[in-house]
Amino acid sequence: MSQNGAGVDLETSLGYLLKEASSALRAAMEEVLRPLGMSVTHYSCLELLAQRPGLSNSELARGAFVTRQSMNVLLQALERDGYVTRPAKAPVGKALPTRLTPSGRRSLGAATAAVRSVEVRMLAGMTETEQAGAFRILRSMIRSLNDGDGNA
Amino acid sequence: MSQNGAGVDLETSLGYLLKEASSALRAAMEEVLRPLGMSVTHYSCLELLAQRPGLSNSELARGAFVTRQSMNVLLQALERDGYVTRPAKAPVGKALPTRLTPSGRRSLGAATAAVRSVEVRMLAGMTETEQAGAFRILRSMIRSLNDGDGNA
DNA sequence: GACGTTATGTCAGAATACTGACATGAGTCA
DNA sequence: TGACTCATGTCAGTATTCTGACATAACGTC
Repeated sequence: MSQNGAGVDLETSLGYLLKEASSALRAAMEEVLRPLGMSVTHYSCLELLAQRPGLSNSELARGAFVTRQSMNVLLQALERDGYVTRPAKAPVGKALPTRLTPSGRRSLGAATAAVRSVEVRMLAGMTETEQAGAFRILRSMIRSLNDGDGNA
Repeated sequence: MSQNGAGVDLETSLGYLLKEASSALRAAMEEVLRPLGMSVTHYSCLELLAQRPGLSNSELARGAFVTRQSMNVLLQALERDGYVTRPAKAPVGKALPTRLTPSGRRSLGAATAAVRSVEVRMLAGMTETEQAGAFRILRSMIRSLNDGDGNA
């Protein structure tokens, strides 16, 4: 394997490895969330609302790394099923602050436990120091990537 | 921010950070690949074929982290447009070994340069030691996640 | 006040990826 | 040989996400 050095070399590419890790994490999360009838984006939305009540659709979209159009589709379903509430009229601007209902909070409970177990499993065998290093390194990557985004 | 310790705590969650980094990388890749009329999966497929000629549809799917059904749709388009070739009959089993055409190789050239620049940008400000650490940590995460996949 | 910029919510359509299902070929084992 | 398991390619339908576009509200500058 890896008999030429012409390309990006998938065996040693940190980008490829990052994608692989993210893919494995997503698969593991989907596996534990499926029995609860919940997708990863679905869970992310609820978790965001639990930690930061009153987030708008656009803010939730940014937090869950999807477009605001996609998040809007999800929010409409969650609202219809009684997991979240949004005021009919914006208190300021156009942003509609969203909040969990008791039903939404209850639904989130089991999901949070399941997801936490996945995260614990992911960090198994890593020391505190290594986890801190991982945190710093990922932050560095994110910052470097976002720096040269659309501007100079 | 982070006013309760009940949830996963997005501010300190390595899982969330991993998703954020992967999302940033994907966005950056899409940005540079779009002018070339190529998606990330599209590029991944071509790059895989360049480094490991003769990969089957299912193998390409695993390498690009999509289902074999999704990869098949892509492969049919790539074959129709003359970027890859597949034998009409499988030399052994059902697997059809896929290969890049000169046109496919040419198309990949510019994309590889663009993607490499993104990866270089991502690693900017990281020492060799840090990159090696990142590699080891990501590998550890992947292994831990895949260990308890479907079995015990 | 008038204007331009930015951010937001929303609608519509297209692209992409997924799940489910089926038939086929190879390998294993009795 | 026959039955079983597994991996593969493929078809069909569904679900999810995206891009493009529009109207509206807040902010800044003139």
